[in-house]
Amino acid sequence: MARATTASAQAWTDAAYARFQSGGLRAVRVEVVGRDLGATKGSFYWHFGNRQDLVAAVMRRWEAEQTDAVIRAADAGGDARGRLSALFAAVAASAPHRGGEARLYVEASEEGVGDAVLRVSRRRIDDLSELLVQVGFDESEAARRATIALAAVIGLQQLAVAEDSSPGEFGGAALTATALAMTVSRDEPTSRLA
Amino acid sequence: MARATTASAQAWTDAAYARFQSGGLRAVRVEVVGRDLGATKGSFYWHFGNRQDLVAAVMRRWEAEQTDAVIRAADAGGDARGRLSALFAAVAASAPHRGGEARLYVEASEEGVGDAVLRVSRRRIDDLSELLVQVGFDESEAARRATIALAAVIGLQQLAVAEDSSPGEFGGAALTATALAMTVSRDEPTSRLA
DNA sequence: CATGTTCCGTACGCTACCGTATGGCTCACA
DNA sequence: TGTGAGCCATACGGTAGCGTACGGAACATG
Repeated sequence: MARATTASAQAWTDAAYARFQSGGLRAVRVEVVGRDLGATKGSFYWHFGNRQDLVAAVMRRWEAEQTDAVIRAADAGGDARGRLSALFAAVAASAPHRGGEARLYVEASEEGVGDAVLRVSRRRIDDLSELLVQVGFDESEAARRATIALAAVIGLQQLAVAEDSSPGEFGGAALTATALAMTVSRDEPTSRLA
Repeated sequence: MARATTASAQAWTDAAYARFQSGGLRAVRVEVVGRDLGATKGSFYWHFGNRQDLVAAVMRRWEAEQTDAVIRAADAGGDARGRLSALFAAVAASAPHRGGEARLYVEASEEGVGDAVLRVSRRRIDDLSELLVQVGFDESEAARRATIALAAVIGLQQLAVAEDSSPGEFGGAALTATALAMTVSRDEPTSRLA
């Protein structure tokens, strides 16, 4: 049986995923992951064809986890507004654990896995969009607002990474609340001030 | 006169900046920039101490240009609302030319130039924040909204990069208009739907 | 014309990667 | 017990970077 999913292949993927989470795809180096594992390239190239296969495995796992997370977020009971605030809170809470994802948008195209990133992004937009429709926005406005909201989350990640893991000027709960408010609020009819 | 700013040093910085604009700091490689220039490392290491010096020069230039851009944007006449929409439109229009900046947030910490990125980010937030105050928000709310708005712009850049320079699902004018609306709109008093 | 300074090309060493070749260990099983 | 398959370590070749050593060209200037 050639190159089945043996325990070792799984171990390689696990270790690679750990590297990815902290340093992005760029940190998924076969010799480095091998050292984490106490193994050498001899093992790696028996289980995988090349580094791209490992990166692809990492991305499959990432996509699956993100999909699961979305499903769990949608499972949270309550009305649409409650689900919205729960979703924003969950995103804010999980921000520190997504250092790898911050690097993903740029790396995706270079590593040839841009499609997975786009699928996950569109899925996130679609799910958020659906909630916004339930709150009263029409489809296209909801889609636009969902896109902007996702972009805001991604941008905050970027700023946090640039800050280099300091306390977190860009990670507070107040920002999350503001982002939610901006996402669900409509223009007020009478504009104050010119 | 040791290592003055000769024409060649300027040429190295120019060529490095061009590389940065298209491929980020990661694309600023001594030998590659040298090839662009028809020169070799012998020249480089006469004018610069090491690669970090070149990266620092690129960042100085980037920071100066961004500051200039902010000043020009503020110069645009009109009331606060007009300046806001002009600002959003200008940002959207310049998006295609900022492929290097998209990579900057992640690279900044790795290359040790995170401070420049943070200065520019804070400056952008401050300027936008001031406009939002003029439109009627209190200081802290304006600051939060400005942060989210900047994050949204950054996030759209990230999504566009992940898309790998395809037509541009994340670059339309409709999104820009929505982002502006979300930034300046307050909660409507009566919430429709539960 | 001699000499020193400025500037730069070439050659080298070093590290970190990827991928390949090859030999050898271990275990199932005939 | 012998043998083949599965698994892996070691060693090697190759590329892309950074930084250094060194020699030499060009030019000014005494």
